[in-house]
Amino acid sequence: MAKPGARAARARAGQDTRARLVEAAIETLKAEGYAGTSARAIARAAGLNQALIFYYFGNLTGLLLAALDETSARRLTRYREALDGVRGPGELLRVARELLREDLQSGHITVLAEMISASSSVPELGTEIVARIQPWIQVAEGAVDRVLHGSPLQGLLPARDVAFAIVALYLGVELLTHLEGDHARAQALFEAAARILPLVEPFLGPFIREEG
Amino acid sequence: MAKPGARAARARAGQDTRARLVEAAIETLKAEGYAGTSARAIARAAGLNQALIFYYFGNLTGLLLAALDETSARRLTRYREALDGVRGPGELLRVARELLREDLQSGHITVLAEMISASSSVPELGTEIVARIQPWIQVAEGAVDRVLHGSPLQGLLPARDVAFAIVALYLGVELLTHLEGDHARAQALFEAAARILPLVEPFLGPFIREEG
DNA sequence: GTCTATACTTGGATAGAC
DNA sequence: GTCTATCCAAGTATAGAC
Repeated sequence: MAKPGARAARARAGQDTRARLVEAAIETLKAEGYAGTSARAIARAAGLNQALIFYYFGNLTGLLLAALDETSARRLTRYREALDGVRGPGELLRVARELLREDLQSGHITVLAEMISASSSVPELGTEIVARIQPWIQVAEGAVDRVLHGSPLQGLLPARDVAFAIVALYLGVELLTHLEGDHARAQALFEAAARILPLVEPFLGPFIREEG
Repeated sequence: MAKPGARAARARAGQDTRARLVEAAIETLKAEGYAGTSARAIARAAGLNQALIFYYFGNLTGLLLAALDETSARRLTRYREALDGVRGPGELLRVARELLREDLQSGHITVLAEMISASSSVPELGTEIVARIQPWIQVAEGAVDRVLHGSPLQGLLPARDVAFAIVALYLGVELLTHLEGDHARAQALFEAAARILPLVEPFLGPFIREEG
């Protein structure tokens, strides 16, 4: 036990390096897409040596999955917190709009979309990505469940299917928005939804008119 | 003009080779995704030499865009034909369901989705892909327009925004379906939509009850 | 734990024979 | 018009010094 704390210091440095690599991987995925996210590109963004990726994560795929886990966990926390306080369909719409706006701006869905489409080419990625999508469908399902609860639509619209559709829609909107570079189109969708909400409200649950 | 037709024969052979490369590129994109679609992989699928890709298309991107054009043109024809005969929302739903089923099975949207997500990494691809998406949004817009025409929703729901959402949804469903390998989930969406259609019909246009 | 150096592989693209 | 052979760049991954 001479030099107490030296081992701990090294461990701390290791954790820090690890985190910097994950962060750099996230940023590179956002900026360059999957094909542009090479070990070299990530190391450059992190200001670290390329070999460290293999030291910490075994291979590039390991780091990429860790990056997806990290950004996914952050966003899931934010989603759960924001959706928890929702008290009706109108508010749900406003919250969902704000969340998507954040995602498009921060690039979170970009990371997800890039990994999903990459899994077409990298077989080993498939099951890993599938597992990482499930929590997202569940979060959406929970929100849908709350708004549909007690409404005449409840029996007609399985929350699980609607949740699947919502996640799919978010993914597609991200792909197209990123491509066209026009964030306004996504926002226009929410404006349209807000305009028809009054017509749909009679079919919705006990939350009706909660917001005057 | 000795050996009449020899030049024409060569030209025919050239056209044939060109077409075989395009077809092989489409198949490889479907089966292997963008990252797996190398010049060598395409040539192998076509049973042709790798150098021919550069002879006919200049570079790999050229061939990939030609492949997207080809499969897109085929599907657009099919979409226009199928949507042309649609006489109401119920029928639209059935036709849209059948079209999506075909797309998922044939892999057409796969090609589109792969090219879209690849354009994140390949800057030169961006504007080319944007241009190739527009006809799809227009086809969707036309169909939406026809169903909304004369209905109270017409002023509330801009057809252009709804069309954008539909294309985004199709893209997202393709990504998730391809990932999870479960075609039934997409079909369940249409079943849910069909169940709530009676509730929505009063808000729709002059097509109401055409299939009573 | 981090670096340099390098082995090995794959892939885009071209030259030149046929 | 099609092929073989090859060049070159970029990427993953590892060995070994520090």
